[in-house]
Amino acid sequence: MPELPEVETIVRDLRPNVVGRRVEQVDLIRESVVRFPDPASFRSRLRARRIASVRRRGKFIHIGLGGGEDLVVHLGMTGTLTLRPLGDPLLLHTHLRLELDDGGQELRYRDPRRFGRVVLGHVGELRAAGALPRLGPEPLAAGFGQSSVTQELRSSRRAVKSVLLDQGVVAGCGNIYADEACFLARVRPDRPASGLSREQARRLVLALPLVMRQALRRRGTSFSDYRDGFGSRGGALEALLVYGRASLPCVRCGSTLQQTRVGGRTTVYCVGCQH
DNA sequence: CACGACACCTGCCGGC
DNA sequence: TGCCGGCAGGTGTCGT
Repeated sequence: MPELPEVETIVRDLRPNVVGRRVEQVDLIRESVVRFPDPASFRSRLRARRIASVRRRGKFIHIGLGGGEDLVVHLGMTGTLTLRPLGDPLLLHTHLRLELDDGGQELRYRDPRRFGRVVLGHVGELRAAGALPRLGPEPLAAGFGQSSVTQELRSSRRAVKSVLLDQGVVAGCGNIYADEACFLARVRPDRPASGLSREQARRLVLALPLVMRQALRRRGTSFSDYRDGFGSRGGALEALLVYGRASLPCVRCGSTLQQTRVGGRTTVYCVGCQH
């Protein structure tokens, strides 16, 4: 569910509210959501720690605990990480609660489908344990246009969209914004990436930060599950140009938008103006 | 290496 | 009303 703009919205919501606070109580309700380390170590390594930072890398949320240790959360398809008043009634599928000092609030991790996960440790330790994958460049970073992505695209025989969804190529791109970026760049998502002209590859690399910044301004796209750091919906759904609009007219050329499957993922594009 | 199929889960929606 | 299939913003593994 949450792609880069949704995760970034959550990080920005949480940061000013949790940095500097201490974790008073760890309530791990469903132990299986913690993939590293074991539940007992997880609880003891987290209790009484002070939160030093909240950052995003791709779709991962890193909550810095000082001493180089991070609590890392991935939201999968349906995960939410929200700040609630202490003792607020629990929603079903809440798996982890962190009671914070000073302010009467707790941080809650909820995930109905449980495709998400939580890990705790030094980044090096987590990578060695296979709990964190290597990620490609950040679309919102200053040098993204000059990054490896253009070359990666033009040297892969996979479908354009499959390359965009590869987190090792572009960190944080998911199904919605891959379709939106292809539309903006006027590139068919199902064509082999290696056949792209320099111009088309350049347009794609330009489009990714554009669609993501626009969604970020609207605080993310809420279909059903996505919620920001305070539990509210995002407003970017209304701004989507192709995703979720199959069989409606293209806003650019009026052709009927087509729905297909690329790499097993639902894909919407315009046959009239994406080539 | 690359790709499809499938697995992991729950909820929701539409059709019968 | 109720059951059933299909589908969903993600990713990891396994077999071809």
